[in-house]
Amino acid sequence: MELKKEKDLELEKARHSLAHVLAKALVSLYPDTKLTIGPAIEDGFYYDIDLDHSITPEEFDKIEKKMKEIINKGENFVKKVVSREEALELFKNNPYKEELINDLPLDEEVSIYYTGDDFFDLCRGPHVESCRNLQNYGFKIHSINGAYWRGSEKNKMLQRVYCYAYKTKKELADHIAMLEEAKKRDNRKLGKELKLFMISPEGPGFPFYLPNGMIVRNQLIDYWREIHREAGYKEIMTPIMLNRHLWETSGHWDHYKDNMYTSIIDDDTYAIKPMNCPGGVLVYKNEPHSYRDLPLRMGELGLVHRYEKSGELGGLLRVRSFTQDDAHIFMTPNQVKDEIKGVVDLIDRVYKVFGFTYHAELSTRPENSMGSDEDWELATDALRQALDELKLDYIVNEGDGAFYGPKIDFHLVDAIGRTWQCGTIQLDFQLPQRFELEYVGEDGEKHRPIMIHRVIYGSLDRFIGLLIENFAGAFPLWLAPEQVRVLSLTERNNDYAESIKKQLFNEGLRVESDTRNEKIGYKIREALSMKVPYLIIVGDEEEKNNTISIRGRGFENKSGLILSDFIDRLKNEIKTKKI
RNA sequence: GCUGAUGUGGCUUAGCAGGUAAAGCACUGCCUUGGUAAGGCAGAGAUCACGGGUUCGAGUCCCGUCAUCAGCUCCA
Repeated sequence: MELKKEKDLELEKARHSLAHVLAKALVSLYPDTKLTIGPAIEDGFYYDIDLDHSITPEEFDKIEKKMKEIINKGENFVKKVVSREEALELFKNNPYKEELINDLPLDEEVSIYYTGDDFFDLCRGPHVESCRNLQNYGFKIHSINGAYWRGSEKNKMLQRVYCYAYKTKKELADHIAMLEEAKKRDNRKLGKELKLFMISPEGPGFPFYLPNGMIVRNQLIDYWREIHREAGYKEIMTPIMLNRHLWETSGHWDHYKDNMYTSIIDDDTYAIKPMNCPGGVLVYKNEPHSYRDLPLRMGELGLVHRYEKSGELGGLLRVRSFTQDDAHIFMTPNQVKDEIKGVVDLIDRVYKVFGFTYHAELSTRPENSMGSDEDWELATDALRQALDELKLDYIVNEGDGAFYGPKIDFHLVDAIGRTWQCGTIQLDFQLPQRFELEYVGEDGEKHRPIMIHRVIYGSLDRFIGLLIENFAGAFPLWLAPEQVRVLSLTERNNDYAESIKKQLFNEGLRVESDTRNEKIGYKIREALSMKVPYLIIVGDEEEKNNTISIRGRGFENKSGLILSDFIDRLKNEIKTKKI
């Protein structure tokens, strides 16, 4: 079902009214301020202004104080409908407002809102009645950033003042506390602390995987291979560089050559692959196909490189080289819907294993796209039908599809609530045409297959980044880099500790021992801060009775356990991928 | 790429009227052999991101470069 976002209208109205209060404060403090727009957003509101003076965070207090002054005056918000000409006259010194007025549909009334006699702003409303209605609200200016006028990098960059706003001061405090808490799970911070990955200035956006991160990554890959084998996929690997001719044929050269890394070999230009699909297509073309081969599902863990602008990089969530858990499915037209459903189902299953909640988005035909209207309509309908038949909720992004076809994206949320595209299913009528792919049908004639591009994790790198944040670094046992640590109480118990480690190791568990000359509290502290799921603690007592004591997440101490029982328990927990 | 901020030993940070670097953790050694989140002592470790400039003197001021962070733009 197509979703429309639900809104708390009262809160939104108040936030927008507070944006006017902010505007009034800014104009009174900085008379040269040119106001543009100031909408309510997820956690408050912002106002974009054009002002030569760069506002600094030190000035936030002053602005907030001014806002409080304005609110405490208790002035009313008063609407006044004006003619287009009057409006243009009122805002004749503000080219932004003039542009907005001129862009209003001719049949729409133009209105301004007064806040007191000395301030008005172009606005369709609605607003709260009076500033008195805002007195209980908690708000806090939290950042000042650049933002392009009307969201286009061709336009002037304005200053955007961001402000949190909630119905009560308590709700505001809670929100701020939540963000503070969220910072602790940041993939960059935990990646460093838990020694999962690093990014070096020698390669901005090109992540290095450290031994711990490599274990998580390989576990994800093992799981991926297992479920894809079950779902009837074959796995291939295609070259990291291919010549320019290929990228011209695929259309990527035209659309993305500025974002591709190239090199010259024997006088021919080669590009490092930014996508795996042309490689997959060449594999398909390597031999003739019968309708009996279809659907043909070919997976590839493909390392791709894309030039992302420097300001767009961030931890593992936005990088310049990443591994897509890609697959291309070649099929007949009447297999399309089932294949899409199969993939959606696979994504849903996988995300549940990690305890992720997600939302889906359907993106339709963009402006600079290839292909006929009929193909696009057909492809978009197929995706929509699959979503509807699976009763999955989704939002629609008009014009947001890939240049070769519409897509369904699956988005996950990071620690501070930003959403990231991970899984995606893209229908493609273009590549099969451009590469003249064929199969022989039941009728003995040649037909053109339809192609799906799809990823489940999206990029392993981004997915790992989100996993780190989702679990706050405390991975479930099957993913944990170190699953068990054996701690000896005194040096007398070191041999016993080592023998236990050996037995766990021989059972295939990832186990380490800590036999250093340190107090047990110290060793425990260190193991817990590294988020090791299970600790085994052995002293004279355990050694005498040939038992172990354990400590894990959610419980402090269980003693007198038999090692083999514990091993069974661990194996079961790993097998079921318990979270 | 754009706007703004930041950049001090492995990590987290202090030092900001400019006078040649401070602490905790981690590390090494010694003492301690201790039952569930930090035992004690000692030691080693930094050309203060890089390159210029101002100054008798720069981690501290100015300019440039690089990187990081937030947001914008972009994301096949």
